[in-house]
Amino acid sequence: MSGARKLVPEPSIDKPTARDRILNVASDLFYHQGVRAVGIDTIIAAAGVAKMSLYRAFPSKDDLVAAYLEKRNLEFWERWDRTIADYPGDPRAQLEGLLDAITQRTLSEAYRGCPFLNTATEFPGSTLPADTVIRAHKRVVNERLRAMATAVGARDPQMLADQLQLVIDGAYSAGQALGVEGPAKALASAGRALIAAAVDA
Amino acid sequence: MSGARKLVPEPSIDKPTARDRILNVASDLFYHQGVRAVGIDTIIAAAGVAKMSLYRAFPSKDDLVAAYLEKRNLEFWERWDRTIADYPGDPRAQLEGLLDAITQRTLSEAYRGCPFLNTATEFPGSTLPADTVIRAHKRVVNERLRAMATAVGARDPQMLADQLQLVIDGAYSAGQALGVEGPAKALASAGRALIAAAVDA
DNA sequence: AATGTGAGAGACAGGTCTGTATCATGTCAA
DNA sequence: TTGACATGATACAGACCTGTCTCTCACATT
Repeated sequence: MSGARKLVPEPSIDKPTARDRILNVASDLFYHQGVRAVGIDTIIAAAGVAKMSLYRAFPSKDDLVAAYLEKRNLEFWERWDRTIADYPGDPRAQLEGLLDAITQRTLSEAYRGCPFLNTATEFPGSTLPADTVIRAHKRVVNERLRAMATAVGARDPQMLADQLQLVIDGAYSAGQALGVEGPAKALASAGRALIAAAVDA
Repeated sequence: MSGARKLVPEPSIDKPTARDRILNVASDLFYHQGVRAVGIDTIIAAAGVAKMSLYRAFPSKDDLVAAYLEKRNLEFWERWDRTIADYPGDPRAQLEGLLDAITQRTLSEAYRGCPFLNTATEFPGSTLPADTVIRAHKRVVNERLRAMATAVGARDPQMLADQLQLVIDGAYSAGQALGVEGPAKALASAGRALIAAAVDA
């Protein structure tokens, strides 16, 4: 089995490998300053890493961007699952809990918007590896929302899912561009009103 | 009065000046490909203009970007006013007409999102001249929405304005990133549900 | 001790970007 | 005709970007 470690370097307990440091630093910088604004040199300097270490781990910057988004995707679903785990067996409370958690996040200091929407904005109409990650992420969000909309008894679960995704994406954008002053704080009330309208008679 | 033409070159009926061609081309390219993705050389080539003509009209690219957003801002309010003029004296129909018009726009082929949010995303946390235009635009949208929310008799006009701005910005983002398949098509129904919840007993 | 490997340091190539400087041209008016 | 003015064409400077190449070192396993 020792050979397997060479083929697939799994997350080890040892001190973080160069690849991990690069990805962590890139995730921070890409998210807070934008992908186009952050160059390779900035990343390797912040990670304390040689340039060749980056290009050995990631064939190109595009691949590093895709890895960044995959990492963000994982973290997103960890937060999601942690939130709904707080309300077992109560789909409506789960939905509202998600809305509250997202609201809080979008109003926090360092919030810089949805990394997927942001990257899509930075590379419009592209066919980069990142694009696949972005579309897959948004599709799964829609599916999960639709499943929850069904669980709460919405008359038209697909429509409620679309509506909720709309206010959530709106909160992402508004939180980023306008901060606490902006309309992002209305996410929780808007979501609740949409759920109520879709469920109650 | 002939001296005034030299000081302030007003929009003339003559053949478009170099400045106009530059701004029109820049508006198209910046919007569809992104500000960072479009260089000065691309703009002057597409406008059929000398580089010095650009820098004579705009001190720097940052100023050109600000002018681009100011142009988009003007066009935005022209569309807005044209839409609400279709329903004189009926604020609720005006609001719903706006939602429908925006929906249609976000689902059109060439739609590439909100130019203000997009530019804010491309230059996070900046203090560029463009930033002033962006924040002013979103603030005025919120004010106009609040006035209309008051007119339709919302119990909490500020909250309804925030909620509507949220779904609108969400439709902008979703229309851009996901296209017709995405949730942007739910804008009209979401907006109507929010208005109804805010107005009706 | 020997060997293999992950990784740091730094130079370099080729391209693109913004912004400047210089010179030529075309047009309109006095 | 002469002069003013807007504009075109082009070269250039200096910075930055991605990606490659080479040399070196530290360490771990055998």
